[in-house]
Amino acid sequence: MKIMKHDNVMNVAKKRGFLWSSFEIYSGVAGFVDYAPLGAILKNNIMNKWRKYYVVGEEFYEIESPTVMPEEALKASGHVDHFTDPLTECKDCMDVYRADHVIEEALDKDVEGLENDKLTEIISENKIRCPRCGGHLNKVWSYHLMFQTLIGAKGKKIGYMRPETAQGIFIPFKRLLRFFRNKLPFGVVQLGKAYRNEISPRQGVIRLREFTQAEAEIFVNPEDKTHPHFSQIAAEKLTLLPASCQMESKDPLEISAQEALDKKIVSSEMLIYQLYLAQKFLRELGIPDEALRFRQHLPTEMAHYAIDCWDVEVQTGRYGWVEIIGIADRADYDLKSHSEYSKEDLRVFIEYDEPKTVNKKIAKPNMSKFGPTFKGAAPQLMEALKETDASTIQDSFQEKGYYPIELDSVYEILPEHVEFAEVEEVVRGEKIFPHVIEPSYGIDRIVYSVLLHSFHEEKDKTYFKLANDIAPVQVSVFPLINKEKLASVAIGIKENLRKNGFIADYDSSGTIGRRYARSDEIGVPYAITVDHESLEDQQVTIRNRDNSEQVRIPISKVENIISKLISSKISFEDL
RNA sequence: GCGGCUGUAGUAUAGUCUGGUUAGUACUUGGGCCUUCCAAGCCUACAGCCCGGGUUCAAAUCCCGGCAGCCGCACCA
Repeated sequence: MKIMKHDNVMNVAKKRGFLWSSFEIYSGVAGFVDYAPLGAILKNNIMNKWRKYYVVGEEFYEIESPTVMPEEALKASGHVDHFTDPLTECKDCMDVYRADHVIEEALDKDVEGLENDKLTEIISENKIRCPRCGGHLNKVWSYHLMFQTLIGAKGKKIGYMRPETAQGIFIPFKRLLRFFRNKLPFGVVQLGKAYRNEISPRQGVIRLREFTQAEAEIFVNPEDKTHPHFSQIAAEKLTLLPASCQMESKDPLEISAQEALDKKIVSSEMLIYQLYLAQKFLRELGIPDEALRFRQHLPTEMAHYAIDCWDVEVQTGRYGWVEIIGIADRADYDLKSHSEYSKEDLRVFIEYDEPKTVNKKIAKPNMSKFGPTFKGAAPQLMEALKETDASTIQDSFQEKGYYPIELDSVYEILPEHVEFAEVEEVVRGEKIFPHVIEPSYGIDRIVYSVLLHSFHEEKDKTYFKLANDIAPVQVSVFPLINKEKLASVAIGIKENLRKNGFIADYDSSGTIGRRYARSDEIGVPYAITVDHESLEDQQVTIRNRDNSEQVRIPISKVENIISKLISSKISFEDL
């Protein structure tokens, strides 16, 4: 039954202007969609609700970085080298295979991550042939999942369309850290397009080549992954499917946040809190709890740098359980890597609660000998001595009788040049790479899930039961019949609502029943109808989409009541 | 990327096998009539053979290629 639902949902979505496939008059291109007029509002409403959660609620800040990125940045993140699939083609039957998979199958050997040349070598050395026809396999080449482009008029600088928004947050980390006044934890979000040149995207809006992400990067002290509001959510229930359950094919656990933490199912408070937040968000978007679960990545599928990773999955009928949000503890992988490549120090100074005093042996230059011997090089050599552990210098004296320091040339430090001393040093803290907790939302998949799960079919009407705060059109205004006197009153009400910032639609065509049906179909939560009595008593009816109930309210209060209903300050039953 | 199936107004379809009048129907949509609350009725209008090439006097129809969709395989750090 649910499987048919997809087709009905997509039909209505297409017919009424939510989602269209792109470039349709040129036959279209797989992996791209247009957000049609209502879809664009719906998507924006969902993104703005997301902002309310993460920017307003969690006190994170949003940034916006370019979608085109220079090669160096993606080299550092590992995407240039690893965001590829090594492919090989059979010279006879032209079939294409993942080179590493062919080898693994033939030799039962893990070759993931090896260079293409190495893979080619293994194939020829072991005489691995096409699994289907036994033909010779071609040289291994990389299919790159990133869209490449050239930056600048001369086109010399290689650029790529970003494969995720996250990198745009890691790169200006130093400035962000200063913006947050050097204190952990802090969170930065980015909403925007990301690009992946999928080999063969075929699941509509589920797998796109250009898609929208909403990501938060939460930088935390690795020693402190607590969350200040954890106690408030400790009792909340979550549906968790940990790796262990998957391997033993067990059912998911219904478990409280506190329990999940106590049993070490989820690795930190901060991570669980993010799971909870995702659940609350999706719930408010109208996705029922029973269609929602958290699936932990199996050790084999987890990216090599992640400590713990959970996918939020939605039940879809047609595509089964689909990942719509990934919540990962990326540890310090990204910052460390950008630090290495850029030579910038992307660490944070963490001050100890109490300064520590440590006894340290140092090699102090004996200046009366040191200066005359090394002359101009002396200052640099002193600097080098300061950074070297005294015991390695002593060891070198024991072994060779001197300690070499390499600058422009090699200088030999002799025992007479230094004195060793025990000093007491006060250490106030240390520099560390923060860990990153990352909730990453696939907005397009969420839009699809929302449409799918809000779709209702009743007798002779179908409609999207969209939550008030995301419905693209908030209120419809109708004259009961299309007569000048009623119409002008209705148009007046519509104009007034528009002036107050509401998306209000006026419709006078066909019968009133048809107009209600049209309005329901696109999920408009409320309809205002002007009838003949309205002309006398200045009252109109307001109708609730979900149960067709109607209440009479004064025209003068329409704007106020719609406003309160849409913001959920009152419910329809309160009228 | 491979194999199978498919492609006719906004939607659902007839016609394709067996080439031949103006490509038919229903719903939807626009305009109008009627109408005092849930897709009623009547009149009227708009709108279609996925794209390119070939065969033929003549192609929605046959052939080839492309594109897109569905299913299976593969892919989805």
